[in-house]
Amino acid sequence: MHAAYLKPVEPSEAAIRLRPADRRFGPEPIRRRIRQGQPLFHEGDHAEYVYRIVSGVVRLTRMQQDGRRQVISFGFPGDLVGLPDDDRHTTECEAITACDVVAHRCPHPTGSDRNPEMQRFLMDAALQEIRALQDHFLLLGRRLALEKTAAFLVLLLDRLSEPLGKCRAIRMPMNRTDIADYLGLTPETVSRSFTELRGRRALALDDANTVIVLDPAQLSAIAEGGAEA
Amino acid sequence: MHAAYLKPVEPSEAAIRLRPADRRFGPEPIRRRIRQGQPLFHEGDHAEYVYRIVSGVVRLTRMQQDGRRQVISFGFPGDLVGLPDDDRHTTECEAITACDVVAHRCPHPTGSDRNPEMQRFLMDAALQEIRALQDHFLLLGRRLALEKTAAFLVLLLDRLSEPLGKCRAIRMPMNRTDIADYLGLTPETVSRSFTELRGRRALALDDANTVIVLDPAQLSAIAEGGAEA
DNA sequence: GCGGCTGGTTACAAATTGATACAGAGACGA
DNA sequence: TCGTCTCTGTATCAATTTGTAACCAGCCGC
Repeated sequence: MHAAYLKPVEPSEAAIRLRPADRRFGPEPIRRRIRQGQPLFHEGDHAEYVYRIVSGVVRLTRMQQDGRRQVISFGFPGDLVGLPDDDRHTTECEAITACDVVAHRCPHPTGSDRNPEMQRFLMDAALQEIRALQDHFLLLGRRLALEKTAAFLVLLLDRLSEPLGKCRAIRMPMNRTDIADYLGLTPETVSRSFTELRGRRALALDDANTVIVLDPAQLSAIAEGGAEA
Repeated sequence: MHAAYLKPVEPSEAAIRLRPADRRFGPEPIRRRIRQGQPLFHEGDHAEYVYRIVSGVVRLTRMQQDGRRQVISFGFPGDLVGLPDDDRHTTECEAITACDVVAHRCPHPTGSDRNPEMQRFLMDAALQEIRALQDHFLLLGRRLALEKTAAFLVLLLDRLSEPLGKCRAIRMPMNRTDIADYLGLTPETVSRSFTELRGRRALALDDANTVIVLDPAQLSAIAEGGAEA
């Protein structure tokens, strides 16, 4: 099978443009293009900017002392990443595709800078972030690897899918190890889960990174605990 | 063994008092006493207040459609709980001990209310909450049940322990099911992990809810991946 | 005191996941 | 075009966790 019939994952048409909300406060938002594999910031860095993802996908991770890695979240277009705590970034952040971002200077979000628009903007983003992290807990807390994987795909279906004939297709920019570290599994188990979902005709794999969702209802059912069926 | 030698878990001496930060903004903080087992709010409730825990412990949970429950976090004295998203609470919140709380009216934290002190206060709390949730991910992502359990106890040691002779003791207000739903395990596995930690002389169980930490260094080592030793 | 109820612990079997090894596909540069 | 490298998929085996059930202790009401 080939991916030739699918649109490219790079949203090349999505011009780099400021959202209305990005114009409202200063000093001056800075557009940046990040190449694939390049870091936006590191854990512990002084937090000079927060970033809105315009196009592309970033990966937010925390490292353990023993070398294990936890993927905290993925940043998709529209997301704001890099909210600091105590003026420092709390995660690593790396572009897993080429990205266009808008960098907003972030002068002490809890400090004396009294730009109400900026405050409201950051607060809004923080509260949404909290809810998103809580949602991620429901993912990690699921029992079976198959349920976690299905729930992850339901998430991607919402954020990152494109129509393809009567179905929807997901071009996944993250590799199996990223998914495993996001779900608390090993890459092998993720691979097994994809194979199982393909066997159940819930999806097809056009290539390793291209999921065609054949039966979204079944996928949701598995994600919500009906894996034994 | 008996718990007679330990101080009571209810901090009866800790008078209900406003923290300095609680005085700075209005309209008027309201002191409330919550009885054990009573809810502070439910998921989806209109978020009228945020609550600072003065004494006692609350449990924040999200329910799944299939009836499974995820414990998102526990609220200990000093914590602020109830930050809304889109003006609604995003979790259930229940007092697992009797609690004293200070309720702050929370008029549209992202809205037009322009109380800078309140804004800063909420922003600070939100950023700390994000970091705490990220820390929880590292807990859930750990491989072994023994590591998760040890890491959980290290957390409690920091937030909820009292001196007891040369050691420290933890009076745990949550039951095994709460811990299991927090760590993504079953209650049986949590119980087995406690037994294993007792067998390694890392801790003693004065009763089921009273942990005496005998070897905090070993506990930390297990929590950080040295479970096989 | 008795019986039921709840929560915790333990034992054993079953299921799931992790570890290890290896083969195949694709990307990349020489 | 050929190696080499990385990533993915698969198989096998070992380790861990879960499910199930039983048992125990404490608590409460009768």
